[in-house]
Amino acid sequence: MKVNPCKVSKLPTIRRLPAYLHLLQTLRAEAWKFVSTTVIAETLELEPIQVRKDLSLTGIVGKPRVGYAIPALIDAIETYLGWNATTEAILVGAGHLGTALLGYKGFAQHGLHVVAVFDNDPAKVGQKVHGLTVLPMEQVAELVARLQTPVGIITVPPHAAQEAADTLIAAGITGIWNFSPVTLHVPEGVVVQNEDLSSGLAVLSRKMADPARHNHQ
Amino acid sequence: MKVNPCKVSKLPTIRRLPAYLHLLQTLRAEAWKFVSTTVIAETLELEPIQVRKDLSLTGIVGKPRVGYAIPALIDAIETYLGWNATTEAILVGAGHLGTALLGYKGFAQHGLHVVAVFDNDPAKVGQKVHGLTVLPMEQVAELVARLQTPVGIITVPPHAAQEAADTLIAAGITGIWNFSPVTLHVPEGVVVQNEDLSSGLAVLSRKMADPARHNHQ
DNA sequence: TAGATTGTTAATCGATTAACAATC
DNA sequence: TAGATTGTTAATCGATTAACAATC
Repeated sequence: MKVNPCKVSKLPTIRRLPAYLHLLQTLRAEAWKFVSTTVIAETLELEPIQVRKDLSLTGIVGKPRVGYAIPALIDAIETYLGWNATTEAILVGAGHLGTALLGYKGFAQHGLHVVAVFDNDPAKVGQKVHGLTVLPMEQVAELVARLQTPVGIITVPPHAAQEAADTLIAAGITGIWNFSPVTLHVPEGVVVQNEDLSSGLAVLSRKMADPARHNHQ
Repeated sequence: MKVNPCKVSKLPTIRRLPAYLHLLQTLRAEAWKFVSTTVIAETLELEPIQVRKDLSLTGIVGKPRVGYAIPALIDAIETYLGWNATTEAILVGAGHLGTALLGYKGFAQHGLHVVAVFDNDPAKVGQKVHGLTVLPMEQVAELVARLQTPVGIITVPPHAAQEAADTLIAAGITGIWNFSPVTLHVPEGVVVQNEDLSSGLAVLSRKMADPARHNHQ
């Protein structure tokens, strides 16, 4: 029995917003001024009505017969997602995935700025990864307290994930982006977003196994 | 107006199966023999009834008062996902993310085996990445034809994604795991699974912006 | 046996889609 | 103006949750 006090979810819509944003930025770069949901839907293989419903969540209004002003729409989505301000984050786990995420330029576009990397492997501590020196886990508390970093990214092996989360939360982190395949148990007020790649692989595997190949992306 | 010929989706369930699998493997390593949906639900922060509905998709049946036999359940999920057989894949785009995915040991557990890496950057061609030599894109066709590789992983920059997909499809690839933030246009019969990280970041951003912090993972 | 647990059938909830009036 | 497009209200669809009989 789960009591959901306020029913603001709209999760599927939120997941689609970055795709709209990316397309709009491409169109803006091509000097487009307006775009209709018909065009957006065709490009992203969605239904026009769904695009309109999605965009309305950001509060934007369009012009009948013309569509939406692209710069205003970009601004509305970025504001809604909070991506026009910088959010500082720390990353825990300087393995392959952690290193890749650090090197990924795309995050900056979404306002995410990784300011420090931690690992509890002495062999990794002190090494440079994409311009950042790997710090020992003992320094998490001091750094988060000093910089008031809100977000922690967890890219450690599964067995170390809960402990990493505990350390982050104790230090004052309130949002965790969890790339490990374990469910983190966190106190109220701490937000967790799971990004386990095996979910996606499971979907791909099933779609391919299905004799009737429908390519609903 | 979209006509869906057969309505086999169950996507949310399929997304959760890897989490069940991971937990079950942990329990098995701890010498557990049986597990109830009550225990699974508590660990994964789900509802017992949802766990039962999900597991029933794989065809497994449990024993009242006892739960499910762990080895049989693991086997049922792996079979359902096709993860007990090896699937060969090639990867296009030897950048940060591509390199990280190659180094990620987890895929082997899910039966995914990357047999070749491609890139159209001459500076990258010929270099070794996690034991594989980066090949030029011109060799995709020959290799896929020879090895009959079913899956292609796309980790190229956005502007190169559609062309990469076209090359893969022309070579005979029928499943694409797309890590770029663009919607790939593919012919019928080709399956695409999008794995754009910015969707997850969008959800995290909104959850954190929300004054009422509900941590529904 | 008693009672925990499964699995089915029905109810609820939320997301998607359809219909259509309003707009420029 | 005519007609493409928006945005609202209603209908449909699928997923989650609830109720409860069956089981060992």
